[in-house]
Amino acid sequence: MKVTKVQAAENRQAILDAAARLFRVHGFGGVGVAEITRAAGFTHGGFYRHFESKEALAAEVCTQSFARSVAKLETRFAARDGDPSEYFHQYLSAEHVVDASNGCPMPTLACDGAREHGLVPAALAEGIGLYLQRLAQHRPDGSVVESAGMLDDADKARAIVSLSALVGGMVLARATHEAAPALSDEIRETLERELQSFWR
Amino acid sequence: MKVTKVQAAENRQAILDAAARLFRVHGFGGVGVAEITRAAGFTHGGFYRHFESKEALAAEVCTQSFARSVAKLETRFAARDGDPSEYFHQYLSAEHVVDASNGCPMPTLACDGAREHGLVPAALAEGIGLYLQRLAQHRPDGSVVESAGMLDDADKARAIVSLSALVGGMVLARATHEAAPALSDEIRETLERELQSFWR
DNA sequence: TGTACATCAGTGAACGCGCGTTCACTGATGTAC
DNA sequence: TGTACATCAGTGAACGCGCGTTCACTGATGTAC
Repeated sequence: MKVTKVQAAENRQAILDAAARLFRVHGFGGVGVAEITRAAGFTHGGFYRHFESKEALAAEVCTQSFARSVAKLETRFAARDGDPSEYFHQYLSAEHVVDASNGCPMPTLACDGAREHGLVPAALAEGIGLYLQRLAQHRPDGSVVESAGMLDDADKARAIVSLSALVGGMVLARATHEAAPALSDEIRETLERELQSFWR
Repeated sequence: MKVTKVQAAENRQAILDAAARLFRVHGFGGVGVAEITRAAGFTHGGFYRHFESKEALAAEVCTQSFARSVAKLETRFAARDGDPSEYFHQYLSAEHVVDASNGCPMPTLACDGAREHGLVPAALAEGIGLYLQRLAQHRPDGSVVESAGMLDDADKARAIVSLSALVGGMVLARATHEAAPALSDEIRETLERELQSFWR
């Protein structure tokens, strides 16, 4: 049962979307090709008409996830006219701790991907570089640096420190969420407050 | 072939040590019971004389790893009379990026464990709470707060921000190490510099 | 535009493999006498 | 202290299961005429 080219492209994207969700929640190794294709509404046999391997899928998921994540970053800075408060608030929300399925790819995919070799870390490095650059372009005064070439050391340092704290904070808040929810909340709330004042 | 009680205890610890190494490098799901026992010098059949399940082993690995990690933290602060510079330098070293096998459990075990339920996140929450508390007891002036009850909000906030940045920085530095080593180094070096000045 | 046929997205069975766990067995240890 | 025996750490085969990947097949799509 062949399918129109448009439909096939939509189905391929459905597999990518299902994988993006499942990989974040269960890790690359924690979910199989069969489960992914089933979640997308298909059987596993057709998977290899769309992707060369599970690894190739994982790499493409990383690329797409970072592209969306960067778009989200821009939306949230734009929501407060360049002020980072909405960005920090959303990133460090209780919802983001509980539901990784549509969250930042760094505390999930990048953690797993740090152990991989080949396509996945290549996609991650690209994504992380882009994300850091875009974050660096937002200055505490609300202005946006036009091009990456105009970034100074303080911009880059601010982005690295902020993103590291957000990613690490999310890892720690998630790891403590089940057994020590009060600590998990304290980590989130403290980080939001401290990052706000760091950006003054 | 039974073995002396002392020998059996040593063998059990050898399994824990091998698992601590392998789980950090490959993740909980990325290494099997057979590989762990083989690395410890045994066959897999005897594993269940020492541990109730792979999950129970993982939880005990987490507990031991955090205990050792806290000890390391104290040693490094002590190395510079309470100054954090040696601690930051070691944590953010190129060696720590390349070799996770004996490194901090948070960018490895806590990342994996955030997806688990039961014994593992319980052990992680305990370990993270202890680690944060001990870190908070070290003040920028080099003094050490005697008891956890005497910590003020600034101490707790400093520990949360610093640890989050270290953990997130290690995740990002590892994820970019293979495909973008210059970015990986920039993340490490920037964070070390910024954390030093944050502790002034 | 209508027809004949090649293409190929999707199906479902099958492959070899490694997983966590169980179990009958071995033989040195530790203990009861 | 010496002996007989129960204990149990460690072995290696076996279990059912799910993994990533392959493949013959189906039948609607897209194309050549």
